[in-house]
Amino acid sequence: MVNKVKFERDEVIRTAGQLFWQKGFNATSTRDLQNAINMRPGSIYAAFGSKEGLYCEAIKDYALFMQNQLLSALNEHESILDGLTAFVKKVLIEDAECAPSMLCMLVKANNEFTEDEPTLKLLSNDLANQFEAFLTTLFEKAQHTKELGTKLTAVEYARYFQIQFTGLRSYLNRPNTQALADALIDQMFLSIKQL
Amino acid sequence: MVNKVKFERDEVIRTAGQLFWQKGFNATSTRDLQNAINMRPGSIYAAFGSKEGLYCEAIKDYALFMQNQLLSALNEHESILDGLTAFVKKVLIEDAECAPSMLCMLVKANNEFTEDEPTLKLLSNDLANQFEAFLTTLFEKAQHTKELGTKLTAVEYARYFQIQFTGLRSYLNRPNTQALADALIDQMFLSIKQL
DNA sequence: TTTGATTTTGAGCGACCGTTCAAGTTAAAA
DNA sequence: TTTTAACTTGAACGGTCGCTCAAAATCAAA
Repeated sequence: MVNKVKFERDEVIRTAGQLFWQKGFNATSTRDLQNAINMRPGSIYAAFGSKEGLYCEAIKDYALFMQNQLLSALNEHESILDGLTAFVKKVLIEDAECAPSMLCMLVKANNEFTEDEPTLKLLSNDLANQFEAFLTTLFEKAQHTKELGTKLTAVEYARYFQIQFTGLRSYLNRPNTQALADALIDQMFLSIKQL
Repeated sequence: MVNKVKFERDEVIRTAGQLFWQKGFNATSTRDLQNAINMRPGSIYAAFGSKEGLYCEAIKDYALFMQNQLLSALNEHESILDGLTAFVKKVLIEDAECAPSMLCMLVKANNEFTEDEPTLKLLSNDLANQFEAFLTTLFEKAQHTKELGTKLTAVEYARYFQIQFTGLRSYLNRPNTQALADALIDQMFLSIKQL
């Protein structure tokens, strides 16, 4: 090798991801990206192939980041439900102050893409399904440790959690709702426990 | 007046609305609209001023249509909660077969628009708040008739309903989830009643 | 110090965007 | 039948889009 790349790949992906997360895929222009990540078209296309390629890396990075957030919240709590609660509060209260959107980037992706963008539609769906599968194993564990009843199957709990979480984030995306976050999260877990 | 317009305004707004609902505002081009509503640019701009103007009419029409759907479901049931259940099933099961998206058009709008489109952001938010206000009066009535307890205030019930409804629609937007709709709706109202 | 593969730069391509407007068409009024 | 204001048409404008590529810059190896 006679010349090394001058940019930090992970950092570029994260910065681009923030922009994509905020504005959506279609509303983010390649000029926006050029400014945000301080790279010229040639370099971007050499490194990522296309705007779509960069977006794919960014959304995969987002999913990985979320999973790590959840894992570290679980590590800090004995109880799985406590860990999940801490995770939700971290994402919706602490991180929310500087996050580009209250909405989950995967959900935003699923909302934006139609059959016109089959690759991105498939990818965002895959990542959401992976997250659901991970949640399912969590609720299985919670049922084994008797934290949670067996009225619902683990996958049903996982579905219910996602519905609540997504609905809540969508509501908190409205202006002047941030003050309600804490109480609504408690209400969410109350309703999960007493299902 | 020496010459009348040749298009049916309401029908044009509804058709355009279906396209906007499906693809979002930014991803719907004026050429898409021209084809869908069979009008040439000059006529569209004479009638609606701009793409944004047509979108405003379309989203207001959507909100009105939803309110009418809810009102007619309420008329067909003694109980308010039964009426709400029928409304949700109508929207998520019956209408879903030919609707352009599982998601609420207002929610999609709120998700898409940033500070770059302040007019549309404000409008979609206004319409969502109006719907919340209407829901609140419904839950007040339900509390007066003892259908519902007073553990939560009416506006808290309205918020919870919207969170559930939005979260559910987002989940049902994923592929191969339609079969789950009926059970998840029952679960939703169960959790509202036992809050 | 020279070489040369690799990376970066940025002008610019063709396509499509939202929108305009002069010209053509229409039909009620004169 | 002629007039004329309202409506429709569609070519085309300036701007932005995603993306390309020839030229310049870079730096490890020779």
